[in-house]
Amino acid sequence: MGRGKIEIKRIENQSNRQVTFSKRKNGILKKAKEISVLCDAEVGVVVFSSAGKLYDFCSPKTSCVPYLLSRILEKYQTNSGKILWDEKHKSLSAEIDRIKKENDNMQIELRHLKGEDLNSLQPKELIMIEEALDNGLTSLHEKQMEHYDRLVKHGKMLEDENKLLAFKVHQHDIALSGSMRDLELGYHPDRDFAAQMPITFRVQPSHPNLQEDS
Amino acid sequence: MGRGKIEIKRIENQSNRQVTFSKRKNGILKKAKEISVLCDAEVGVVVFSSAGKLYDFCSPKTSCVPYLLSRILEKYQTNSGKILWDEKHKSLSAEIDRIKKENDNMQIELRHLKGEDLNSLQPKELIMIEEALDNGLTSLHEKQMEHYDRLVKHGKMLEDENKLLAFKVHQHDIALSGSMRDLELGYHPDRDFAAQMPITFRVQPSHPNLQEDS
DNA sequence: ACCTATTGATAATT
DNA sequence: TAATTATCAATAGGT
Repeated sequence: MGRGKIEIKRIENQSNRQVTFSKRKNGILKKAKEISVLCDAEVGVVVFSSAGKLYDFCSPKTSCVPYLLSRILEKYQTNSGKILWDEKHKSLSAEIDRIKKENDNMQIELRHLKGEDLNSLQPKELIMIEEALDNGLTSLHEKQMEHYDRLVKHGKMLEDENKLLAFKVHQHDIALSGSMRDLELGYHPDRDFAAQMPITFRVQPSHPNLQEDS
Repeated sequence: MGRGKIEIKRIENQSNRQVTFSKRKNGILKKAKEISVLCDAEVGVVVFSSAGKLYDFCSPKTSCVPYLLSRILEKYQTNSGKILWDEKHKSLSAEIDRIKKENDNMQIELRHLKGEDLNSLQPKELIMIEEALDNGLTSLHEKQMEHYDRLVKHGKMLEDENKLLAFKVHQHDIALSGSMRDLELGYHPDRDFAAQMPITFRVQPSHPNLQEDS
């Protein structure tokens, strides 16, 4: 179908080959579309240029796809399709093994730190674990100390605030009774306010910024 | 290209449709084969008749098959086909996730036992860790005590054995000098062997069955 | 299935 | 590259 008949064998001229590929590729894709419409058929076409570019066509209906797939997989079982799948499967399995091993090691370490399964260990290994435990306890105690200090500080502040509030209540009581006395005797209560307040009451009422919410 | 032009739309006549499908299907497969030969291209074609029969072509280099499949699956976005393919490594991925999570938890626990990352913990949690560490240390110290006892016992046995050997060497010396005297004076050395041996030397030389090889 | 008129595809050329 | 066109290939409809 052209200016001359051609033999079906590889076109050696690179340029001609490229042109022919482009034309025939379009032709196939067009025909695939046509048959899918005319005959209500499921068609899939994939064409790779020698440069590696992909062109494809797929008919829009999906009903037969699973069957199509199983057939294709069956047919090309021995080839790259299966191999690709196997590779993925293999890499996943390898990762599982790796993580499981990591897991086991950590589990052993954990049990050792908890004082379990010590029978198989050498005295030197026991000493190393002891050191780890000692270090852990040291850090832990530091942290507990911080918590303790913070609680104590917080408690002190609350105490101070309590005292201040108690003092204010006290003052209020005095003011009240003073007013009552004033009503009776004409006495003015504000004359020596500061002198009545103990030094420990002279703090700012404030709340420490605690990090905890428990 | 026939006795008359036809419109590209579904052929309603079942028989005509079947005939056209057969003809065009052969045409497409032929063209696919031709382009693969002429242009050295990778081509995959799958055609499903409305009766569900599959016809396909794939160029001899089959590396395109996985792409073909994935492209088809991608386009169809249908469940069944893709699920079949994915199901297996979905379960693998799930297992990986599960183990990774387990891993993370253990890692956190380990770090806590080693006194790291304690800032986020509450005082009560710190106390629980402290208890775990204390328990660990207790078990560890018991085990170390066992080792110590065994070493001491072993040392004692070695000492005893040493004494026995030393005594024997001593005896040997005496016997030697005795023999020499006998040569001179006719004296017999074996007359009171047991009386010369201190009570502490009368032990069985033996080696404890130590488990260690260090 | 086969036949063949006719259309469609495309190889060579521009 | 893209368009043209002469030629061959595919195939629609009839047998």
